Amino acid sequence: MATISDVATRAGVSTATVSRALNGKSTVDPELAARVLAAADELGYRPNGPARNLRRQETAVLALIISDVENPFFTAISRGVEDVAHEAGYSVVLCNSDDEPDKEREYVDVALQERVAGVLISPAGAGDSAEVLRAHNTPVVALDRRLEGSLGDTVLVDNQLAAREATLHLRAQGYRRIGCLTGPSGVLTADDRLAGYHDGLAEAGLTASSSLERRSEFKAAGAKDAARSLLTQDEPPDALLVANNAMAIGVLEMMAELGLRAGRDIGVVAFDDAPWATLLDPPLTVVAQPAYDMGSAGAQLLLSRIGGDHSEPTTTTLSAHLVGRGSSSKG
Amino acid sequence: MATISDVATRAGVSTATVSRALNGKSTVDPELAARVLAAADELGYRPNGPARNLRRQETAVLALIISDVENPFFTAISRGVEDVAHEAGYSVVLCNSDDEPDKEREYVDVALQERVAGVLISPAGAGDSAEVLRAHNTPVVALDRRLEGSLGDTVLVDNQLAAREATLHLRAQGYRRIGCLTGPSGVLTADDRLAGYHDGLAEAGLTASSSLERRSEFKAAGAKDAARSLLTQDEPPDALLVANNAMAIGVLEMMAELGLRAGRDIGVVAFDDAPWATLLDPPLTVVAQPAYDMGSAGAQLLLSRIGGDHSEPTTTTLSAHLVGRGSSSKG
DNA sequence: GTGAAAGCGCTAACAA
DNA sequence: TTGTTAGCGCTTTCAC
Repeated sequence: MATISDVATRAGVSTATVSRALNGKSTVDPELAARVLAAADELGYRPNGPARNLRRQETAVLALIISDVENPFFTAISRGVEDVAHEAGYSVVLCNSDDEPDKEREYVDVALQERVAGVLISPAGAGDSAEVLRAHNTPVVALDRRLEGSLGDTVLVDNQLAAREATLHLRAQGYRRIGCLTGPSGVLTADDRLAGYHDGLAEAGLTASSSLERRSEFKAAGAKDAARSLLTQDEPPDALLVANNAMAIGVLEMMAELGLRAGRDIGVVAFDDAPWATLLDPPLTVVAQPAYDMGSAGAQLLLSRIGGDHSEPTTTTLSAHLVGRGSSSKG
Repeated sequence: MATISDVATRAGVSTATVSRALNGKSTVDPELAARVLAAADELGYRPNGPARNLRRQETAVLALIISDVENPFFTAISRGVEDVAHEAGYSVVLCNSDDEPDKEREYVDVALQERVAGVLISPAGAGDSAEVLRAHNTPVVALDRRLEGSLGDTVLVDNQLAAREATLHLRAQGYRRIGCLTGPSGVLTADDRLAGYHDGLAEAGLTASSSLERRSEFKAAGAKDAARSLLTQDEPPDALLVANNAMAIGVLEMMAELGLRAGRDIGVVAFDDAPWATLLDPPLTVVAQPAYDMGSAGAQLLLSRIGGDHSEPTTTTLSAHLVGRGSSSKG
């Protein structure tokens, strides 16, 4: 592949001039610049990225470490990140941690090796993997979940408030034994949603009971089992707050198996909106999260850190909103 | 950040020995190796990726250029790619072309600059952007769609066969005016599915009619409009073959608006399975595509090209299978 | 405005 | 087995 000196030779100038002409840094004689451009074009020249990165001691690459590309919530985040990054001339490397701390560490190592300019991460469970990034002066932004310590900017959704609101909504719709199915203990979003549910119960004058609460992975399969145990007990709940979209699928599957209809038999509200939510009968009431905005806000914060902003780490809290549909209405 | 010579100094050896000890290439005295490892650990040393890549003239990175991370079909592909790549020690950079040739070119340029080891691409419309890759000796594998010319290995699904099968299935279920809603003209998958639909009609002894066919983007919004025009004409179809998942959402939305029930009023089969397909009433009959397998097969092919396999480009055709559910049954 | 030359951090001959 | 050294391709002083 053609190098900068091939271009220089062909244009009859020095490599320095080629570099200057191609990067538009310093001013170059228009005629020479034209010759350089022509030569580069004829040779199909592409600057060697690794060489440039080595010399410049920086790369225009961000790493985005999420738990699962197949989760629409995270793909929406990644869109937000990518749009902002792309706009600023940065590329984004997407990494799936599968919520496993080991895999997360591995990707953090890769990010460090490749000297990415910054990292956006939705940390898996007990993750101190961000510390090593900070130790090497790589800016980090946490998305959706908090980092241990306050090592970088954080962008969160106010899950607790949203869960409280959803619970009150169910109460207002006439449900009285409201249950909750949330994610694994120790995962911030799961715990916050449960806490908000408790807030809502208290405010509605309902008493919490562990028999109305279950935890499972943020996946359909686990949620289905949990829903069975919840719904087949002696005094089952008459409504359910479900902590994510995939879990909602498991819950609805189980309800179908048990012959229970959403809304009429069991009120249902789930986190995360989805294009198919309106196709269900009845349509699914959801808590819509601003996933795209989380991504774009996080990317913006990261870019400004990369740009040299050394002020105190910030926490941005975005709010989710309830979208009422038939699954939370008895009528 | 610590460099290889920091490690060398600390361990009291040369940089060459550090390199050898860390890469396990040549054999190093165990005692020295231990000293090197210790020194590297103490300094938190991470090899400088760009420097290594520059020196080695190669990177362990693949680029995957798809049209949309938010499309579950492509995320499944990306999982397949990533699992295989990761296993082999490669990283994957995901790029969204949004099916725009310009954006696709841009990413191809980036891939070239960064000297990625190879590229997997699901080419947008009329894409010659792969040619430039071949011109620079970067291996390319086409996924889901064919490349102009035969520039690299190709992994496809037999869409035509699958569409034919789906059409015959609808006929067997008693539908007689079967319509088809496919993607943009010029997109291989869209055209193949339409062709397969024609095959099926012919085989079932039904006559094709342009009044039963529509095209739109592979998105819900366009499909919804197309469905309206299809279903509100004088002699509307009594069944519909829909060319992808997102479009199916648009179609089902329109059917709901028109008060049409899937199965009983209009038989529906859509490409791409989805976890929510079984939650619909009636559940959606789909053509399930082996997306994960496409990704993993493509990655395997690419890796073997990177490894120096210069044999003739191959075409791998995977088959999709029909999953019959209630939306294609009158009962 | 332009060129010569140094050097980013690493690996791979080549010597010892 | 180990060290010395050259050089990957680029950008950036520093002279001119």
